[in-house]
Amino acid sequence: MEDNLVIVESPAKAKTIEKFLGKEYVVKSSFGHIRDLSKKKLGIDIDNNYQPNYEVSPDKKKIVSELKKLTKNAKTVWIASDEDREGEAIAWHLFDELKLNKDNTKRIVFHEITKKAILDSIKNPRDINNDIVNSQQARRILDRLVGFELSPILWKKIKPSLSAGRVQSVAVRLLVEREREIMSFNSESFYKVSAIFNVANNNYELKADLSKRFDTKEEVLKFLENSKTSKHKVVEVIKKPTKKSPLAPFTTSTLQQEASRKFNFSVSQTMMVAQKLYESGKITYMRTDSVNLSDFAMSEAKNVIVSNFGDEYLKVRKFRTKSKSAQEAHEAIRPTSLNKFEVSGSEAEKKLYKLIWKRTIASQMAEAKFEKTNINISISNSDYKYLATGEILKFDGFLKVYEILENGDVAKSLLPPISENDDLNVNIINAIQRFTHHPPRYTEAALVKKLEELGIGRPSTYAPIISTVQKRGYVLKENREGEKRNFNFISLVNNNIVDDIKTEITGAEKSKLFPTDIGIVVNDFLVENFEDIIDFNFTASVEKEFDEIAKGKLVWSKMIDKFYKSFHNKVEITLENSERKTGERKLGVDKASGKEVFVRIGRYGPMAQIGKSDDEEKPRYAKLTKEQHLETITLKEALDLFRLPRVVGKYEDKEITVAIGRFGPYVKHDNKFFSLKKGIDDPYTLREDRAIEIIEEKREYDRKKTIKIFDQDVPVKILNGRWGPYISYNKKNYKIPKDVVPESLSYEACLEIINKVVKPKNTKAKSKTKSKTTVKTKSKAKAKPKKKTKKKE
DNA sequence: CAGTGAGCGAGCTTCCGCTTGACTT
Repeated sequence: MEDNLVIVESPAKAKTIEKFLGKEYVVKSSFGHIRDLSKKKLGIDIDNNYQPNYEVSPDKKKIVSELKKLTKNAKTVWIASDEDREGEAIAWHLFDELKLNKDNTKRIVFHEITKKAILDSIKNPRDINNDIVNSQQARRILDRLVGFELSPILWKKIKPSLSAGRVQSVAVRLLVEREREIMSFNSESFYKVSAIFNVANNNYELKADLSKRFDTKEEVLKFLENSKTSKHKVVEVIKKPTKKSPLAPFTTSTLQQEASRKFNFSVSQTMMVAQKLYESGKITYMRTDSVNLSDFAMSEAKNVIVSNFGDEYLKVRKFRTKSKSAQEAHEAIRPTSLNKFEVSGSEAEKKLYKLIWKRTIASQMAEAKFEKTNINISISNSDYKYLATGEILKFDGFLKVYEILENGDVAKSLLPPISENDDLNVNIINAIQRFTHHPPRYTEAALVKKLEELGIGRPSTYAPIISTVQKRGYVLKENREGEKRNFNFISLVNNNIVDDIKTEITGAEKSKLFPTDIGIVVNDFLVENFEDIIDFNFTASVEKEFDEIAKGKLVWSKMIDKFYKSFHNKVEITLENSERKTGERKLGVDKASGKEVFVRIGRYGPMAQIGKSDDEEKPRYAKLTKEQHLETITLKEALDLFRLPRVVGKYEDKEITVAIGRFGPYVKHDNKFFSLKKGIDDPYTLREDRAIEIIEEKREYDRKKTIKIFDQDVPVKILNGRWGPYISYNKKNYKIPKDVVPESLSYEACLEIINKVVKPKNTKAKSKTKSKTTVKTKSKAKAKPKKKTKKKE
């Protein structure tokens, strides 16, 4: 019916474009890729020049048939998928799967969603570029080969259901190597000396740092002793102008980093909020590697800046991407209209929008100007110097809207008026013991930044990568409490040296990524056997070849063949020769039994073991706690694990034991479990009287919880729960209607409530599924009218 | 919901990149 059908990737994009184009255009979206290699099988015919076998993805069947219908009636089909490798492939898959005609199919591209850009693109259609399509096929096939050949090796050699891949395995490697660096890091202490002076004949104070850091306390004491008689004088005051420039507009990764730093958002949280803003038309597309702003956005920014802050705040800038892997199919992330200073929506949406608005506006603003002052202070009887620095803001420029928050970028104090040759009197000198710090653990956003620098992963995959490595059990996002540490604080006050010890908290971590034992063992295995794939530069080097393919200078199947021959060879050798890898480590000998103690990964995770499995006597096993690790656990700690379960006494003629289970430490009595109070009870020292107390507390709680029990074959219980009274029957829970007094219910009345719920709701009344598996059986999905808004026409 | 860890073998798991859905309590 309609003359023109335009196909884009995203439905939100389709909606806006439809507004720009006239009535004779219908704009639909493909929802990304419509086909992929077979999900279960390899999907690649190795012996037939690596011919890929594509299938329409199950969740895309509907949209594909809808598009098929529409293309039949359209005079011209415009394929407007993104202008990057994946977009070109999507165009070709559409062309192929929809069985389109070359004569009336046109490929168009645009980098910004503006009326001008789209009309221009319609005027300049082209053909699908097969070289680029082939480069995408090579990328896809290589990733499938690597993933589907490496993962099964792990199932055999380490543990079932594990996975490996070009991207995720490097992400894990980064974390493992950083963790090792941290483990082997030896913290050293040094002393930082600073002094507070009184400016002679004046009331000003001046704080300055000594140019020298001392390694030992002896040096500090000697210096302070010396300082008792020294004279201090200003020898130099240097003033110089400095400036700071705004950062480029947001890309996916910089948005994730900044939202993490400023709001503590996880990367997936950032993406979910951004998606909302995008879908409601408030920001441009949020998965991008481009820092480019459209002409429209730049002129809008100009107007906003000039009319709100004045001409002197404007500085038009074009940013260029630094990362080589960028494909720049979209704009930077920016508000669709910079005239909108804030938006409605959830708190998170408001916050993130404001951040994007500020960053975009700031990028078109003048740099901030400062005057920096350095003051050098000499010491009469020493070659060392004191140095004081200060910074005065002369012109705020972009800082008017965008605060940069960097580590250690504490607001520098204003310096008092001071001139050269001024004499200074020492008020106090402090020497504080400090410690060198290990390199930091990665946050989610920091890992994304690192991956981007390495050219690994794409804006659309940063968040999924983080969740995959956690789902596989390679990585844990955790907080760690810090430890107390003493440090030396030595002062010279009133010509007296005061030597003091203070304490501080160190090593606290918040929302950091830690590799697990499994992650470490898998990584070591891959590094040992597949160094070249796990290499930080592997992606970069294959990307070069993909580029060659895209330029038509290299045949994709040849490239794959060269890679696969040597890779597959290594796969076979590894399957054949390498040992099962369990991260086994011998810790020593158990004095009590004389048997060897070691740790390894077992079927259920990391564990400790006393004695070999081929010994006559069965070995004893114990699970490591969450805080313990194969690489760092000591013999003593491992042996401690075997002190449980422990019999602590008797109560009501039944034994009381204490142990640690899957959900933490517990007391067991008469086959019932009672959790220990976190932070109060210790399973290793818990005594009989306290154990009984815990049992009684739980019983009291249960008494309050239970309203009534009908003791039938299948007991019916009326209980008090978090959401009020309910009926528990056959492991399922049923709500009691509000107008019913629970105490008054009879057995029959309960059954009535139960049956009422079961009947109309059918089988899916109450299944306590924890994981959201997206297995969809189409067969009986017709029940509900699940049409979306189909209100146009 | 909490204890387990030998081996036999069925049948399962897995990659990266594009996109947005839809269950309740």
